[in-house]
Amino acid sequence: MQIDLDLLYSWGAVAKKYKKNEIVFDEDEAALFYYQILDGSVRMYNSNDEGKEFTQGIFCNGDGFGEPPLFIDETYPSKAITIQDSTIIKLSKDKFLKILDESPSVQKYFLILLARKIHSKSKTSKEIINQKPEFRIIAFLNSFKKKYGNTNDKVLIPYTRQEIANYTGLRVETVIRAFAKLSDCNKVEIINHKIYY
Amino acid sequence: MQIDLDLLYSWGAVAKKYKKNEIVFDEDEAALFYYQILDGSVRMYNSNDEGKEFTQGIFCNGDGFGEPPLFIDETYPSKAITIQDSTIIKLSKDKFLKILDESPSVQKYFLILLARKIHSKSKTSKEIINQKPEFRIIAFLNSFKKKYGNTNDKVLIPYTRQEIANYTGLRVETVIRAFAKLSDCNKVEIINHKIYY
DNA sequence: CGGTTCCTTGAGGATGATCAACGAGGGTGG
DNA sequence: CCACCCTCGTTGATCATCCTCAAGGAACCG
Repeated sequence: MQIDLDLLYSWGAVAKKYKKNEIVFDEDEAALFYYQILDGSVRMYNSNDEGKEFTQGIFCNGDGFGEPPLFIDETYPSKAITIQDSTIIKLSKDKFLKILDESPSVQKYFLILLARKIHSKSKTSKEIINQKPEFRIIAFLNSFKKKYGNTNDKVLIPYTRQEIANYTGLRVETVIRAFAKLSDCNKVEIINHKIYY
Repeated sequence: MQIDLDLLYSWGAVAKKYKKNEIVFDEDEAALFYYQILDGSVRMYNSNDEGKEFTQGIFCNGDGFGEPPLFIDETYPSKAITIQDSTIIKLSKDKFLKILDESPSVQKYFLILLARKIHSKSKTSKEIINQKPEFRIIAFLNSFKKKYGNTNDKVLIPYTRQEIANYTGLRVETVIRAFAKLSDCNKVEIINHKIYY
């Protein structure tokens, strides 16, 4: 689900290439563009002075990201960087808002999109506050599975332990020890250091 | 900001009275109605088996709540109860969605509303993960102040320490000790057990 | 083969949670 | 008016857990 590419281009959107680890926008920056990924992936996250990070979201092919501030004249609450070489379509804020005004179906689409994001953020906060590390990790794994085809088979989790730590607000070592426990009680399978869930 | 009352009534919305501590909807329940508070207040929260709670949001006069699941056919991620005697307007899901379809301005209003909620949830997650108890509490105080008239004067915080604990995912004792520290370094003022910020 | 990056383990420390107890204030009914 | 019982705030001691730090091993890639 995304805004139709032809529609974007017809409004003057341009595709820009980014190298891996390039900053797309920074925390507290004013929101000036709508971004949609043509190819590659982007991580939105916060970090504090001690270098601890929290990943707000990971976005891939076809996903738009960083839209909420466009609607409310707020700055970005987090920073966005590419985690691979990527191609991202940019459209200026006013044109983006114009598309919305002119197309009820696009507007409705964004309503649904935002509703979905709130729902998942609500679930995340709930898990984070309440639970032990293992629960947080399981919650992360579930959200991953939900997003990328919910098969009943075990799937390979394509994240490093550090990345999972950043996503869950834990430390690498804690994540590792939690996976050891989860593996003991057969909640996940670990084969050759690779995680299957 | 809210949906116009006459509009709601003209579509067949009804006002229902709730006693304090009555459940409006429960976690994992299907979302069937749009709710808007005429008078009173409502808390949305999660609790786990150990009785630990996390407050997703507090809503007052004029606020609507529990909308996101209406757009995406999901169940409620949290439970909602009244924290005072309240009067709440209910409108069935399909009529609510119809209003949206027929009124672009209402639809746009909700887009902005959802964007604002995402923004505040992003900020909340960020604070929660990263920071020490004092930071979480300050973040809570800030969000309170932002919502209710951002004066430069110190204002009385109308929450009990337990409520603040539930909101921040901490324990009462931790909240109390954190306030002691905050008071020491003049971040808040505590007069006769009442908190001013 | 050498250099990254990632994974793993252990020991020790910091901190928030837990438990237990008590105080202060407000409301209620006898 | 007083005794009682709420709820809320407070404190200290102890515990459990995650973080930190340090070190080394495994996998991968040019």
